[in-house]
Amino acid sequence: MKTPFEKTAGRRVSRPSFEPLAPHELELADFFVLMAGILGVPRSVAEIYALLYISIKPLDFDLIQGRLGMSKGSVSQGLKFLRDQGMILSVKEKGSRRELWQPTPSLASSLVSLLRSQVQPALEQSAPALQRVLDGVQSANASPEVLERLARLKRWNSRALELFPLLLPPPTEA
Amino acid sequence: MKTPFEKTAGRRVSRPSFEPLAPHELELADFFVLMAGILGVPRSVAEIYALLYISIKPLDFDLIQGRLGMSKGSVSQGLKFLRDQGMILSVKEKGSRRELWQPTPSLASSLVSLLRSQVQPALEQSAPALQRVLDGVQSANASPEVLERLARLKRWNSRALELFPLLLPPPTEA
DNA sequence: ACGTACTTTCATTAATTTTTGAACCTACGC
DNA sequence: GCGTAGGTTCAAAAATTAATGAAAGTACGT
Repeated sequence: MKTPFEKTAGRRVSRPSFEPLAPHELELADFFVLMAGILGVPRSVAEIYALLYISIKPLDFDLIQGRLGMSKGSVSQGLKFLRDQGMILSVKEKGSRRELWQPTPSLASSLVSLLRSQVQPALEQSAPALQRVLDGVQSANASPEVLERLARLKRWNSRALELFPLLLPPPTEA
Repeated sequence: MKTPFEKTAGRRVSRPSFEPLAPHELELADFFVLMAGILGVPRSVAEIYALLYISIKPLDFDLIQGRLGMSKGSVSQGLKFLRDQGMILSVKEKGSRRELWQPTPSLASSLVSLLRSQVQPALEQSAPALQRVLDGVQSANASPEVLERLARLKRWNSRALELFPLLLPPPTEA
């Protein structure tokens, strides 16, 4: 561990016959990669989102793969992730079976739901665990100091759990 | 990427001649490891913190190493990290050069500062980058749609940047 | 119904992050 | 002042996570 929370650079390169990313596109990609890093989202996902975000029209699979110079697998996985998080959606031109991807209107609500998808399960599984810890401590030693610490922790945990649903009604739009 | 944000289990084991962790201690460690994972903090650090958190009295280096069954290097690094984040502090018994570690009173403010230390630098370096992206887009194509998206992004960025200092006055206690 | 354009899956490989431990400091008690 | 308890460093190993690409679906247009 140097400081935690670092990511290294390493630049991908567009496949021949696809337009390489313009400087401002690279810069936006870097921005999203940086932010994604904080949330623990891999760079390939952030790059895909950045490309869609800065594009005038919806983009298809091959173009994404070509311009970003990444593998089919990564594009597929990345699109799946973004789709599952509700961060992108697809339209289809009629007469083609190809899907065209674009960002959903509200990045804000996407981010909240992404955050929730990380934190919520942790909080839920923690609530009973913390209760067990409290029980364990009580029967073991019982320094009032430690007991108070743990009780406080548990209160936070439940408070956070209550708070989340208020932030954004789970499956719907906001 | 399966879902992102998973960590696998793998349990450490106390060195012989040190008390192995009791069930409730393990459970608290798991809780902290889980939470730390979200913030990108390694498990060893979380385990050390958990142990200090549930202990009645301050603990020394050897005891931490022994009970957690981890290497000297990890203990040293972990304590350094926690110390730098202001999450623990040490006292010394007189007549001994040994340091005894305990959590600082406010976990809350520690967490905020930890969060800040991740997010703040990213936001700062992003502000000018986003401006350059905007400039780039304007000279390149100029779909009003995309322009609006990016402008919004930039507004958020500055708003977040303004907001942070309010959350906790940078270097002091709260 | 069929063929294939398009996408997904997943075992393997590559990249990154974390842990280890032996060598190296460094300052305190004597 | 010196020896060593107490701690740090850091290169190398282990563990974890991300990316690749060939093989395997799937469903759409004909």
